[in-house]
Amino acid sequence: MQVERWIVPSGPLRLAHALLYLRTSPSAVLEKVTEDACRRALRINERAVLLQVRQEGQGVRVTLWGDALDDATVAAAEAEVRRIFLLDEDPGDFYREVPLRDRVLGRVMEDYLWARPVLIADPLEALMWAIIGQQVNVAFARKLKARLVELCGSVLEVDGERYWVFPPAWRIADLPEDLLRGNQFSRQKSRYILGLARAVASGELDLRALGVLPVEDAIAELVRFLGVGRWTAEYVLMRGLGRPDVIPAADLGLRAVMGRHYLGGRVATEAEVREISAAWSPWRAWGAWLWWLHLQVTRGV
DNA sequence: ATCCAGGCTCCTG
DNA sequence: CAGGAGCATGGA
Repeated sequence: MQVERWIVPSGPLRLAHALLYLRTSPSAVLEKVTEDACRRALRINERAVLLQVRQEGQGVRVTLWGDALDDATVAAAEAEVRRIFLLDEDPGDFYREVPLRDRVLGRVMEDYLWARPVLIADPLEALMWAIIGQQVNVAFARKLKARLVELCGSVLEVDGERYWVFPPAWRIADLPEDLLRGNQFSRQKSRYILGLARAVASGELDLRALGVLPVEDAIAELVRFLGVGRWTAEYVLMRGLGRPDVIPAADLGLRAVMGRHYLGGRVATEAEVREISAAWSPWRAWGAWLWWLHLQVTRGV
């Protein structure tokens, strides 16, 4: 069964930049991105749904595939697309104001005009990715993420194509630690992943609830859990929950790319990233995302 | 080989 | 409470 929906976003839209980000992002393991569209499967209302987004004119054409797509599921899927691609945010103010405050970022923004950050589709997925990505190179992190999905995720098949669905927390929590260890997860990563998956599955950690807390409170809540430091908390708030004014300032990629552009080549410190990014408020996550996009596209040049 | 990677915890002084 | 060692596993 296939259903189509049409979404009119707030403000100007340039979905191509989001697709470019997804094509080059190490975290985008489950997305299948073509020239002008992106597909991925998502669990919505307890069932697997394949979503495709494509820009048509100034709107987004959403196509859904799945069994028994009732109205509620279709509506929920549409809401997910709006959330993931920030379609209810108007990028206008960001692109008008920030270049006046930061000419360096302003120049980069010209290359990606009207780009909106793309979220990692599932907040749990963002958390798991952040843990997996700690202190390992992103190529390897990508491998680990794919393996986690293959160990306990499910597959949705549409027109002969297979799409992985990211597992719910309880499925991750049920993984034997030895299985993770045997799949190149370090002992500490295995423990962090299992501990966090259990916390989410039991309700002790409610990720979506962090979306409405004051940022510092949300960070404080997250770092209570073993394996979650400030970088991870900020990363999850930004990439998983779409908080617009958080920046993982300790991020090595950010420190490197910002050091190149603001500091003559040396790697910026976390404090320097915080100082520079203060000018982007209240859109610090947007600025960070653009630098990541630029970093990915230029592959570090 | 050697260095380092989209950090975190724990232990010093 | 700032700083650093130790960590665990692959890539380049």
